[in-house]
Amino acid sequence: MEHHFGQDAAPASGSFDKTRVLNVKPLRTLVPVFPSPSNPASSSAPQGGAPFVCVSPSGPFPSGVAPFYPFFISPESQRLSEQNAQTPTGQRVPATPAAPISTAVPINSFRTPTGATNGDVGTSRRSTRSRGQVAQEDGYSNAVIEEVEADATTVTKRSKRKLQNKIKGPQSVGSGDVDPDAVAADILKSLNPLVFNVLNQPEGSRDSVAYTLMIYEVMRRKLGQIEDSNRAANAVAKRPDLRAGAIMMNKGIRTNSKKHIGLVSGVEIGDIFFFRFELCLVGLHSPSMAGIDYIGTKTSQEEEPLAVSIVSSGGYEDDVEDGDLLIYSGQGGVNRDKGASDQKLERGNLALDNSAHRGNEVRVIRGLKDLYHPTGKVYVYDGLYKIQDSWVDKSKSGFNVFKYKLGRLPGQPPAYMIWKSIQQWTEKSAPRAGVILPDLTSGAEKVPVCLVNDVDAEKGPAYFTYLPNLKNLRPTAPLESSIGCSCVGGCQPNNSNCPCVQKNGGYLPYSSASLIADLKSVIYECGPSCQCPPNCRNRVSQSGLKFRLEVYKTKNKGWALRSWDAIRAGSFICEYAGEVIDSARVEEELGGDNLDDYIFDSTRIYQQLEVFPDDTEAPKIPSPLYISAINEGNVARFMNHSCSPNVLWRPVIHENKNFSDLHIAFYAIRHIPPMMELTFDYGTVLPLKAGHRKKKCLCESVKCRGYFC
DNA sequence: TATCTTCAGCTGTAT
DNA sequence: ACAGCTGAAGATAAA
Repeated sequence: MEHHFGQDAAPASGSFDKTRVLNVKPLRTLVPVFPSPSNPASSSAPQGGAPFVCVSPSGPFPSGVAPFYPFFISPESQRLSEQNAQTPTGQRVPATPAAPISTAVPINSFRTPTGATNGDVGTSRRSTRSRGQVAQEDGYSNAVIEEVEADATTVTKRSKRKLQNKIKGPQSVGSGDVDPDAVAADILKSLNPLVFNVLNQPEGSRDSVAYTLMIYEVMRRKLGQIEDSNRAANAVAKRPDLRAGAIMMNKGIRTNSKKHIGLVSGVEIGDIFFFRFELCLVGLHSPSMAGIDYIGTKTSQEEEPLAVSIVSSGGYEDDVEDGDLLIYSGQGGVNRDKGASDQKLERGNLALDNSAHRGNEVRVIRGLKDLYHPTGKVYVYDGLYKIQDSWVDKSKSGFNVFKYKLGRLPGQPPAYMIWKSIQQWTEKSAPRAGVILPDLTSGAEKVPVCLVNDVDAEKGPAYFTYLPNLKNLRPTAPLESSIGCSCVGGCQPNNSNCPCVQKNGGYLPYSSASLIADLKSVIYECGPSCQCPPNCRNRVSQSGLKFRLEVYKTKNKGWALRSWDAIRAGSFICEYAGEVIDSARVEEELGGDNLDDYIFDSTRIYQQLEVFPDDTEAPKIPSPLYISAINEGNVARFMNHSCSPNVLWRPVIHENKNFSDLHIAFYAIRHIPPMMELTFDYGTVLPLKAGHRKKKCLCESVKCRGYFC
């Protein structure tokens, strides 16, 4: 980090002169490259004909364009959903028989018939094609699919036995008791078959890692949600993380399953995880609990065991951590029943010893406390280390403990160091370089939002007024008439009488960790007419910013948004604040000089981020919503476009006496490490409206569509 | 095939 | 913070 802003450029807090940045033009990823419609075909494109929109999920893909998300929807389906969304009455328009059938297979085709009936598009295929037929016709055959098809409960004998024991157990009662394996099978069937093509590659890739983690996330959250709603008040919590992980292992939904020393393809240094099973499933660290992973233990060969990876979670005493150095304690010497004892030079300890002698690389995953879930941990993949030294130490209780000193190999991108830096900024033991404003919001948010420029001399983005929420909010007629809840202590997941639970399909939309449980096309939160308190689990998007965000200057994309805190997939990040305007105003603004950069337009068409299987249609909005953040807005106005975004939006409806307060909320698609830019897909206007310009996309993703508009 | 080992992750209870 | 509880994979021992 350069320090050229250190002393002179950063003004004392509170003395910032806003007039100095008054006339700075916003510079974002939005660079108009073509005047409006340069291509007549695209302006009237009857279907997804524009080159930059969507490709069929079944391919072929132009070079550089491939689906990144495990769930897809055809362009026609998107268009239909989009029409549905714009129906003023809020009634869904069924797909007419005359509607063109896509060559793409709608994701709904793979839905089990008993499933919830959202997404009416593509019905004709869904009901008539079995999975087996699809596999034949479209060439989607592969081992995983066949296994899923053959038997939903195909598991190893061992796991089957265990599952049966669980089913017989005393506590699996509940009105809607669901078999986890059946749920898992449903989820797997709802996946885009292309996912399996990626997963079946012997070598892991960025995509296979991303898919694996997303499927795990979906499975874990769904099982947790079901368990949550069925569990009696004082029952012991099951472990959806373990259950989901076991199912994934049994079905072979994993990548890099062959252990090896060194980097893991598709996993990048700096990647973060929130469960040990995630490390396991992507091939970073196989043991589900143990801290040392090693290979070469086959007794037939005389090969000595060698260490592959370690997880440093601070579980053993005397761990000293310092940036690129790590003192790691060996395993053993702790027994639940027998108490403490000397560690032995066997298993992982022996493997580490051998690796030390050979000078082998060892992957290091650092487990840190998760600020937002004090009982949980964040795992940071910190790349390759070498063991520099080892010795035997005495534990506090006087027993022998093996110690290993590991040093990080040079030349690797920073990972854990970023966490250390942020910690120093937090503790004020080191200043954040290039700070222009310590709090852009002037206290309007609960947490400060830093304004930073450590790349050039620009003093800030164009002037605007910070507004934390929506202005001119007009209640609109809801999709369904409804009433507020009367859950005095907050809505409970197992209260099927709560109208807010009912509106969300019988489940609370958020997990106990406030993560979005599965991505519905609309999220119904409690609102002004509900009697539940502000901290109700169903008001997640109403409590303002939670993460410490930072607006910062990029090298080539203008200003952007990122977070000091790690963000778990499914976390609420912020809403799109600004002034609600009507379509006439939108046209007006479009006639202006590129001011549409800060208009949120719900009627745009989005390349579907079908991350969650329950979501097979576009976001469903009772009426079109336009929000202008040109003059007033919040952090959301700084989020840039990307064709491989890590954030998505969903409409959130707050219950308000038979009317709806409509908001746009942003959620993390994946786990987002600190200081990584937050981006979402701006979507596409079809047909192109007069005055609209195509913009060249600078997202630099390998999946980049090239343009957006 | 059964047993053993293991730096998990909850949830509830006492500070 | 802390304790108590249940876990699943993979190595290893036993059969």
